[in-house]
Amino acid sequence: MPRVTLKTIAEAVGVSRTTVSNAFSRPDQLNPELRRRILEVAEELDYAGPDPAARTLRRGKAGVIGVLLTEELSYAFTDPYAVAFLRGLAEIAEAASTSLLLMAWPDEASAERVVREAIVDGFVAFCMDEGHPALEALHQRRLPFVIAGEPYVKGVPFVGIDDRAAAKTLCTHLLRLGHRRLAVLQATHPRINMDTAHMSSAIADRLAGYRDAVLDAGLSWDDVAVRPTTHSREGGRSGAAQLLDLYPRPTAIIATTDLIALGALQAVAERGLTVPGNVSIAGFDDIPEAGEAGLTTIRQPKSEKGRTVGRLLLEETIGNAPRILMPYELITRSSTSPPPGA
Amino acid sequence: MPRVTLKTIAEAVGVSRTTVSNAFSRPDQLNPELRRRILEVAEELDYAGPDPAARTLRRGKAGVIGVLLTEELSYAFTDPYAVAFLRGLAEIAEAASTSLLLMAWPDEASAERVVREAIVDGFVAFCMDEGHPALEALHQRRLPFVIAGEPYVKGVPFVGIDDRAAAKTLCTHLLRLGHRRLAVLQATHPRINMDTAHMSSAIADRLAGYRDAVLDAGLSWDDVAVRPTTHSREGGRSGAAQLLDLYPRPTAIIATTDLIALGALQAVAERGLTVPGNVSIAGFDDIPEAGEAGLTTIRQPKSEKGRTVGRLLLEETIGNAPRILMPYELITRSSTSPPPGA
DNA sequence: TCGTAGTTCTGAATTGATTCAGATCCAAAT
DNA sequence: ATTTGGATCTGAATCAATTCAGAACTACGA
Repeated sequence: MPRVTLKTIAEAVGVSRTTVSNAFSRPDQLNPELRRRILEVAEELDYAGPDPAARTLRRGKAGVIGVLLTEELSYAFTDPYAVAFLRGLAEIAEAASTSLLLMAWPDEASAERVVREAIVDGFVAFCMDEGHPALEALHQRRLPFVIAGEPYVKGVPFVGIDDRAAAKTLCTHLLRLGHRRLAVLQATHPRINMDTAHMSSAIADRLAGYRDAVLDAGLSWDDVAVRPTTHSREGGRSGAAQLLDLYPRPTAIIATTDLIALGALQAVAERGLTVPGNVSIAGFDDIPEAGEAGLTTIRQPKSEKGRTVGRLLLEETIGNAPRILMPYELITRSSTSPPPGA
Repeated sequence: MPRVTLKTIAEAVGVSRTTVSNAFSRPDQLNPELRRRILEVAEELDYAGPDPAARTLRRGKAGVIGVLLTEELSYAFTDPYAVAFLRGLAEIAEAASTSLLLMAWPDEASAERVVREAIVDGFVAFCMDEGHPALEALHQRRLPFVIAGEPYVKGVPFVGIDDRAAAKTLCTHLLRLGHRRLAVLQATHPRINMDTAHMSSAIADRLAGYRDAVLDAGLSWDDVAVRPTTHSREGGRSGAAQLLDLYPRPTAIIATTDLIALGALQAVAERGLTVPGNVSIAGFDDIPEAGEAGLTTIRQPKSEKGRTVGRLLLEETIGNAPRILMPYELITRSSTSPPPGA
């Protein structure tokens, strides 16, 4: 049996399609009594209501913002940084009665298709890898879109922080405390079926910031041990374990993200060493767990970032493609102190 | 200037609309050389690709699952229980190249509209309040949908646990330890513009389970102090503070959720008392923080719940409307012990 | 009684694609 | 020389609504 549509009902009641449409979408345009009858018949016929796809086609507005995330969708609910960002975005979207479409693809090859088929009014790309095929597809859609965090693409509205300057601030803090033997734990994006680990642009910026500080202090960057590691607590743990085995042992370990720093804290504890007594540890992002762990870190306004992106997208004033840099802040907690013997 | 569509391109190239459509959606249906030319012209004309709304209208499939959440959308990224559930759902959706539409409405009145306008193939309602207008609208859409957690509505596929039996297990554990003076912290859903606090059906079930255990032990439910509190850490803290002031002081406090129990732990610490020395505390859900806090609780398979819901929705085998009850497990940690002096 | 205004309803055009049954054309097989 | 088959392309119908100009009717004051 064919689907029940406006037409079916119009015929059953003996009115025009227009009138039935009005009964649902513009109640003030018809006699209340007639409207009642139409709704009644619709109910009897098990009508599911005006088809949203057809409506959107005609109206040209979806009331939805598409959200693209790195690799796995479940990441949206795993990484505390992503969670905070999305919370901020959700607040703004909700107030505008706009839903969030969290987009998912099983592999890079499908990303394009998913982007092409999304029924949305705009997109936000959150911490996508530079050069991801989805970004190219995004351009093709010619809808408003904002890149959050990374990568910075010329001409595309961007919301983030000055990672490089922030990283320099953090590293300078350690140098001022007197540390001279530094080590860095650097997050990598492990790509499937690729044996080279990929560094994201934000991470690259942070690394550059650490370097800036080291050079400014008149030290050599070559003396700083940089260890790549997967972006996870466990990655930080094993990476830090190796750094702690160096001789002479570094007096401070700076991670490119809090998640990794938390793993490093664990590694230190497992060695029977203490933080900051034997070694100072610093992270980046200030996720909630960082506070509990007493981690010195750079705080960036995660939820506020999400809110800013939401406003940008909803106000449609992004024609001028601004690059918005949010404020950051050095948060010093108990995981850093002057080096032992200083 | 009018929008660029398939027609515009068809005319520019001098072929039919069908052929242009095929160039995008069925590359094998036309000469590669012609396809190349069409794509080239499309690029020149700044064509944004086949309109997804039009495509969906014609095809009848959206590739999206709609997710309805209680009250605030940001809740999805706040409550660890919700986060875990959504992670599981996301895993399954992703594998099927299906996106998740997190639906948001500024107030209850808009909920209906948002549900009616969502372009999706199915819905999942996560821990919605019983009788929420969105649920009614959901029925009207006549799309597959699954209710997760609560409320249980006859005839609608359901995935959850047997809250009542689980609660009984938990309470029985405390009674076996020897506790006789119990108190309960009960979560409420505060409704806007309503002075009566609303109890969700899952919470009601848990409460009933506690009562079952108490009665089975030959005790009187009237002797158990039940304190309603908002569903938050802070609510648990202030609620517990009051229970601790009772004389004689309860030897065990059972909360209806972990979040509240965590607040209770804090209240005990603020009083200068110890857990479980002076008072035992138990929660419900086993959110990650519960493990860290050493909280005795009921573990329910949060992510697995999400996965089950996802499979149900994607396999479309939900015609028979099953009620799926997942396994739960009593997790005893350091927050419970025999009462003082036992 | 006529003009005007307001309410209620309709018809046809429009939104942007996909689908499917055929029309063409060319080469290979009979 | 005719048939067959495949590849390539087209026209018209279809998907399910919304929109807008205008028709029909009623009511009201002049």
